[in-house]
Amino acid sequence: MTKDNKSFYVILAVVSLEPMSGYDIKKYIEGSVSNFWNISYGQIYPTLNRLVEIGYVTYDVEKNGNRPERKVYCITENGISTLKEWLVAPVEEGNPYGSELLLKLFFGSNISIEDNINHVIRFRNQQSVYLENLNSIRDRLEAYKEKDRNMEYQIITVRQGQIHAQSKIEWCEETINRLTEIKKYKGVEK
Amino acid sequence: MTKDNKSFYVILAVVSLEPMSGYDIKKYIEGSVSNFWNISYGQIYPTLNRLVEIGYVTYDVEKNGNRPERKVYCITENGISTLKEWLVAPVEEGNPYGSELLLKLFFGSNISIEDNINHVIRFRNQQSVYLENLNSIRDRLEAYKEKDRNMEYQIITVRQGQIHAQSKIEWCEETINRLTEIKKYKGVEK
DNA sequence: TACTACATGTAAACGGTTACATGATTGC
DNA sequence: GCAATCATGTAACCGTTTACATGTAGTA
Repeated sequence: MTKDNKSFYVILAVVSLEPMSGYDIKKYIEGSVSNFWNISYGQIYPTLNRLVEIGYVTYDVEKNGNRPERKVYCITENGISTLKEWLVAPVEEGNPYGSELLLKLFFGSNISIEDNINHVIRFRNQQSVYLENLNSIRDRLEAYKEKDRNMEYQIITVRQGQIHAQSKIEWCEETINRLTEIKKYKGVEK
Repeated sequence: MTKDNKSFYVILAVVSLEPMSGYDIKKYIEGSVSNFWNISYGQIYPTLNRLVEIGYVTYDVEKNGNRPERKVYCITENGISTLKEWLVAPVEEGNPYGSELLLKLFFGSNISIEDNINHVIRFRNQQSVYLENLNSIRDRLEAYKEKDRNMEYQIITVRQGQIHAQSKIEWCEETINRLTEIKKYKGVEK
């Protein structure tokens, strides 16, 4: 509930795709965003109850003869607007791995392409600053290397950060291009 | 205590560098591994107490006149051997970000270069399998793209995974070279 | 026969952060 | 005078995982 509980919004976003049970939500997440996000039943079921309480989702009980009952959850208007609010809200800084950005992009078709592009631009800028920081750290370590051989182990981890940040920036550029392409296409379509 | 509590081992590893207080440990972590690992006092102080109980560290109270007292912790023989055991133990799979590997490498000078190289080789192999998996997922999505335009958002997140995995593999290659270089140098030295 | 898939849920434990309490010293 | 640094610690809370409980249906 605490404003930046990602699992809360992920569940809401998955249910928004189509009415689903808790079991289905787990399956869906495993087959889509599990690359950068995961969830357990211990989170799903209590969260669904909370979502019902707040009025972001409703549910119908589906009785399938002698097979177990399913509670099929469906997002409400209220739920949709809350989801969109979260999707457009800027990604909190200091999320190095960027999983929040990826989650928002995965469900990006719910908001405008511009909003998605802005997320990526912001992230790229953060990464640039971060990379420059690592560059200077590396230079410093490299200078000390002659005095202390064990510095190599430190350099290894800093190099990981550099390569990592560089690859993220590359991905950002590609993604921005990809999204602006869609924007052009959508423009022609209408 | 639960065998794979990383913070527990990080604190132990930092204290192994030189006798330090809880406050120093925090400072040290902020200035070194904070790139991929962080910690709060709420973890440090209780963990230090536990480390004393188990006998992995001891401490002396340092009185500096009217400045606050410092508890300076020092690793024991028992602590050192436990730390080394952790450092050589293979990194648990399914750690996508690889922070455990980075931690072990950062403190890699405590164990043999071969052990460090093996960690990296194992990680690289895991990443290769993972990358091939993502490649086939992407091919599948790309095929569906013509039918469903929103597939682009899914492709974006998969692309991130691909680029990410590729960069990790590159870093692994570089790191393996770096470490084998040190190995050669050490060989000549002796 | 045994395992997997379907299906919902809870309780305990764990790892971690945040906020609080306390108080001296140093530098702007 | 105020903020930052030094220094230790606790309690509450949060998000998450794991283990458990319960039971049916289909498949190897």
